Amino acid sequence: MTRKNKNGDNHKYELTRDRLLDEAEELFAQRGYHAVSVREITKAAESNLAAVNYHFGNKQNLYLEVFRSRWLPRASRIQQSFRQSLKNNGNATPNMVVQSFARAFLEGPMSADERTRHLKLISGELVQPTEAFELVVEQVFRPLFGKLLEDLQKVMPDTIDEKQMVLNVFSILSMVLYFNFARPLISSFVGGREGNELETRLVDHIVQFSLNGVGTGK
Amino acid sequence: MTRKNKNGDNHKYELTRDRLLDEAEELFAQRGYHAVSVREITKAAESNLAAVNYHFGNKQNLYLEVFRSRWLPRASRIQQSFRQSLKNNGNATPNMVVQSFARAFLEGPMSADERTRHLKLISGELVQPTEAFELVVEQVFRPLFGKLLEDLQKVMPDTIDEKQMVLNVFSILSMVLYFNFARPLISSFVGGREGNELETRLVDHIVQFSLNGVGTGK
DNA sequence: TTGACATTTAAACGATCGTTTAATACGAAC
DNA sequence: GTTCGTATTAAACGATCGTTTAAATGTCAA
Repeated sequence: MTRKNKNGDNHKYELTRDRLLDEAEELFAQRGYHAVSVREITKAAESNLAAVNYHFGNKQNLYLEVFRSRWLPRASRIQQSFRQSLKNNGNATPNMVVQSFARAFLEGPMSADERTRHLKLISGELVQPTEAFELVVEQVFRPLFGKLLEDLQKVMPDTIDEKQMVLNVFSILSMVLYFNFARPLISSFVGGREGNELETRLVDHIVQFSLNGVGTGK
Repeated sequence: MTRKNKNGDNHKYELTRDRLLDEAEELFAQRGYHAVSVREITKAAESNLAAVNYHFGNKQNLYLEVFRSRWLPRASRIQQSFRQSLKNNGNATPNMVVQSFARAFLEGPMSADERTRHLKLISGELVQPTEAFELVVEQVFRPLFGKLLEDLQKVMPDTIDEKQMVLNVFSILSMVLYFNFARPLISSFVGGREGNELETRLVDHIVQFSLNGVGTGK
């Protein structure tokens, strides 16, 4: 049930099932579904090879469960962060909506590592979609877009096309995703300064570029 | 050497080596390196299983050769298309540079299928980089950025930061890549109309969003 | 026609894959 | 202490993986 207490590991008392989900998510995010073996996952989780099949049936279902019990809740937290940010700033302007949306993904309620994991998983699904992609589209993307368009329609001049707005939102998402996995490349061009200085600059850029992009910039 | 003429296939007389590169590129682009087996590639190319190892040494080197002899030349054609477009429109403005750059990727000198293949391959490398990524960075990305910044510096007011401009270019690239593999998803939101109507709309959107984004839009 | 070299072929190699099995260990309930 | 359901373990399964081998075939100049 719990990991053998043979060392001072920080998740010593986590259930095997949870350790498998944690390690699987990290490995799948880093290298993709097919490049990671069940043996590697169970070894990282310090559990037996058969544990994956016992707790999840098979490898594919473990991958799906990572999305169900790890990715989806995190997506919910991002959305909550977005809506909270909107509420805090009383009178919503188009700029506020766009800015809150972008910042929720870039500075949301999670660590940098967790955000990287989160975005790498969905990036992999975008490039090589599996069953998990439908899950994400139906449970996250579609509801999110519904609400988002609602918000924007309230504060945007009604001369703006709804379909135009969908494309705007996708453009913002594209930058969030792209800059996440292209960060090493970007820093090799822009010059990687110390700490999170580049990080801050990227966030500012994406927000400003998005605001200009949707035509409501300063 | 040439394919057995047992049917009317359109590349009946292509060399085995070339057929392997063609089919490998298509399969790698569709499903990624690890999800495609050597047996599948050689079967698609109607050649023997050992052909990959005979002509390329091993699977990994076939993958690299796809980038060397297929991807890189195509990237060159895109750049030529970009520079030709700039030349044709005499007096370069910031808008012209941005617009030509975006359109070179979206409506460049290749078929829609070829463009999809091209962008899916590089997307895969961005999400899960291999040795091929260094190849692309050194031989395409770095020279491209050098020239591009040169061009932009000539026509942009020098109040614009160079590093700022790098981020702008990355933003444009992010949309080009993202909209390519997210097109099915987007059309399910925007509504997939007949033929290339969506295509045209996407191109217009990206160009306009980019122009606004860099702060020179109409 | 012959000899030399390039290519293709069928078969097999060892390694690793995801999955299954059957035995064992464990803990709570009685 | 015995029983029962849950969890873990070591070992093995068949399938498929990338790669290698050695023989067969094709090509073409001498």
